[in-house]
Amino acid sequence: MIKEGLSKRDIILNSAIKVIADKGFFSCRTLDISGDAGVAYGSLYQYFKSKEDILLSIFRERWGFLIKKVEKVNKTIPGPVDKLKAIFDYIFVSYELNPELMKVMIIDIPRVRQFYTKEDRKLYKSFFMGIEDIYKEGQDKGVFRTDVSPTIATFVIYGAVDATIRQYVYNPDFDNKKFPVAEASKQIMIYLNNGILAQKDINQKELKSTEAGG
Amino acid sequence: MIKEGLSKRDIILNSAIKVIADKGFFSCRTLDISGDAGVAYGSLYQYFKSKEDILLSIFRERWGFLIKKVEKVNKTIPGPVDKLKAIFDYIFVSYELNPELMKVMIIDIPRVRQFYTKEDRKLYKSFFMGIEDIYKEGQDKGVFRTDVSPTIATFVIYGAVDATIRQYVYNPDFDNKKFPVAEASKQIMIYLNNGILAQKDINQKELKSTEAGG
Amino acid sequence: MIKEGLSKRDIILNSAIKVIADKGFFSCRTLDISGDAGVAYGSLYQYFKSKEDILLSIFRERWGFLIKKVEKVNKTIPGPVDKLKAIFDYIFVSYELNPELMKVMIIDIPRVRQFYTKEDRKLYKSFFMGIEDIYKEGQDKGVFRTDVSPTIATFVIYGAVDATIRQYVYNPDFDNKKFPVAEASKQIMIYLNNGILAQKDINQKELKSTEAGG
Amino acid sequence: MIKEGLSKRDIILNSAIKVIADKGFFSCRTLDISGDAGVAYGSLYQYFKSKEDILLSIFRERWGFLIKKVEKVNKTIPGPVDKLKAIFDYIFVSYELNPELMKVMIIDIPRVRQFYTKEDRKLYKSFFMGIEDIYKEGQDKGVFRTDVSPTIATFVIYGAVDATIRQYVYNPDFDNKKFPVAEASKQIMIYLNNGILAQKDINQKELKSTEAGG
DNA sequence: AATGAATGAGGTTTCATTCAT
DNA sequence: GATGAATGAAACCTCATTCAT
Repeated sequence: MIKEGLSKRDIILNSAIKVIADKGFFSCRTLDISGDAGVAYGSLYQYFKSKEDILLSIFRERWGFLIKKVEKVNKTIPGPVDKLKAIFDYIFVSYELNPELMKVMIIDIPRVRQFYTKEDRKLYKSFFMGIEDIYKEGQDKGVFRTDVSPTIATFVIYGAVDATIRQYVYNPDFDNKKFPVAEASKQIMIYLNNGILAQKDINQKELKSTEAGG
Repeated sequence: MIKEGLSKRDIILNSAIKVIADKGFFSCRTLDISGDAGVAYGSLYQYFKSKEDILLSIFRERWGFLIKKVEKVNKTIPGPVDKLKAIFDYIFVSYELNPELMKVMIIDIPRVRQFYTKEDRKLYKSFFMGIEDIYKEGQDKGVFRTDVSPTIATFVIYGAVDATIRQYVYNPDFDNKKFPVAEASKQIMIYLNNGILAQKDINQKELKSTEAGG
Repeated sequence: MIKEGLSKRDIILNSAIKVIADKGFFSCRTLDISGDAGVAYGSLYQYFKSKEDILLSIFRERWGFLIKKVEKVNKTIPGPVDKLKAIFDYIFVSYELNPELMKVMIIDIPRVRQFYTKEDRKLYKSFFMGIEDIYKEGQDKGVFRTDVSPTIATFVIYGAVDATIRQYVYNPDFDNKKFPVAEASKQIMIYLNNGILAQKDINQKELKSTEAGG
Repeated sequence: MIKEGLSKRDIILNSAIKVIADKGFFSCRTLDISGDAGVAYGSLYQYFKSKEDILLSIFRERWGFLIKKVEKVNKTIPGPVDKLKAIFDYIFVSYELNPELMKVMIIDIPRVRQFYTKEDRKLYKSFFMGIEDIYKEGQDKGVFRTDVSPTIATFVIYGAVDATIRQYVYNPDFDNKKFPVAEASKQIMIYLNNGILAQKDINQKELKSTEAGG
């Protein structure tokens, strides 16, 4: 599907996202990509070294947006709670805008061997480091709990988003009308912030009785 | 690697787990599996219809353990909090005992098209349903919060485990000495139970200022 | 399908005829044969050297009937015209009794490479030689035309039978209700006879005698 | 064996005819075909969907010649006797020019399962229908006998040609010096004609006029 | 730069045959 | 003799990549 105003390279990359999201990286053929892009097979190799290079290019060029978002959020938004919420919303909104890209990012890229180069790992990690930094900031400010390591916390946060988005992508039984993206995002945020336990009430009671007794 | 006391079918299945965990389903060859199992390629096809059938058999036969664990936990352990913890521990211990199986379960199986049959999905789902039931029980007993849907809660819980285990599996930068499985499991539990927010302190402050202002 | 009173060898051979007739020699598997016969795969190799040996055994043991029929006909039936008719009828009746055997004989056997051994060719040929001999006898007796070589005549005769039977076997459009075997046989005979007979002479004689008698 | 002036597709098809004629469809490998054609195996699959598709393409594209010949004969040649003779000669000459093609047509194509599609059967039949029409025309004109159905007559005619050509192709004992193609063709014609022709009447007329003139 | 026919390594799978039980 | 699990050669076909045009 050729679109005006995009470089041929980007046209190919967009088609690759579409096709890989649909069939998976290993099950899709370069022919499918060139076909969808409306270019000759050979053209793929004018812009990319190999099939894997296409996938990695998707990562390198699109993952950056996330990193930048995290950076921007870090600068412009004050509290760590709101920072996390902003990133969260960004991811979910990104999914709504381009579910295929998110699918490729979440499902396909981390499963390709060649992805695990130093360079790519560094880029990949820097997203997680961004979240970790926010968490640390929260700990320093006394807002986030200190008995959970920022590393683990990051994976819990990331895992929550990842697993949920994967339902939209893969789970035909998932009721995405009952859980529009915004609703899911909101509930996850509540959960992550407050935990599973119906604490507040409990805590308040506890606190009161404690104070009363103190 | 032939082991005494196992059926040839199980020998093949174990080798498949090992090889698929190592190279990934699409990148490994049937020859690799038969080679590791110490049998002729032909033998694979005496026990399995195809390469995909091997993968799906891994799922069908091993995912059942998880389901059974969840069922058993439901029966034998009283409170929902402890139930979740038991399942958690089981998954992490399972991972320690057989990280390759967990890797295949988490990474490879959900990527294969044929996996998405009614039958398989049902089996897959029943694990999540089990967790969901525990969460519902917790809500009914007033232990778990009611402003997060059990469905979403389940994905948050599952995602936390999944993402963390994936670090052990894939992330060469992940410091698994600093986070032995037991430690990771414990911290995740804390997080999921109590949330990210250093609530107690916050609550105390809030309460105090509230009380002070009241 | 095991039948009492038959040797295991014959059971296998009968199943082979059935299965080969159905799928063709190359497309059927030894497994199909042993399965139909109700014996273990291995048993095939107790009685036959190879898959091809089974096919050739069918030929060697069943083609003999035809040879014997030709021999018997030669001895017991007087005129060449009636001899040919007797063989003809025998072939068509044989087809009706055991179309699968005829199918294998006509279609499969002549197409297997190893069939072309001296031994087998000799056996194969002896049927045609039998027909050729009848034709020669007819020529000597002035009943069959002399401007067609017995060799060619034999192929015309054989070809007529072969092509017609093949319609029953293969041609789904062939109307075998309109042409029951007996009817087809009769018409072919008429056709062949009235070419086979040295009519002019006969006619001339007939005409003369008729005219003489008129 | 690459030949100039032919499309690669035709080069492959010609090699396929050669190789299949030599080894038989089931016993030849795609590698043999590509090897003979002097192209890479992969190229076979640029032009044909599968090995079977190659065989069927031979049929579809070459059987048409026969059909066209029959049609042309029907238009340009007046009497039914001469029409049959013309087709006859064409088949035998075709055999002389390209015995391998005839072999594949007669031996291999009717053995392949996929051949039996509506489309292919229709094409296959249309050759026989052409002969049948000629026979009917002969009957209407009082030249061919009416006590043999055109359907059966067609198979006798076809069988005669088929069985004879098969001798050239398969029978190492067949003396093709004693029976050059032209001679075989002539004799078969004589044989078939003198069955095909409603001779008695003709002969009687001829005889009468001859006698009258004598 | 663009094309797409050509390439051929390499994959999965089949199945005739063997052989230990 | 009977069995059927085990074997592995060999087949077909795919598809990422090249390269002449």
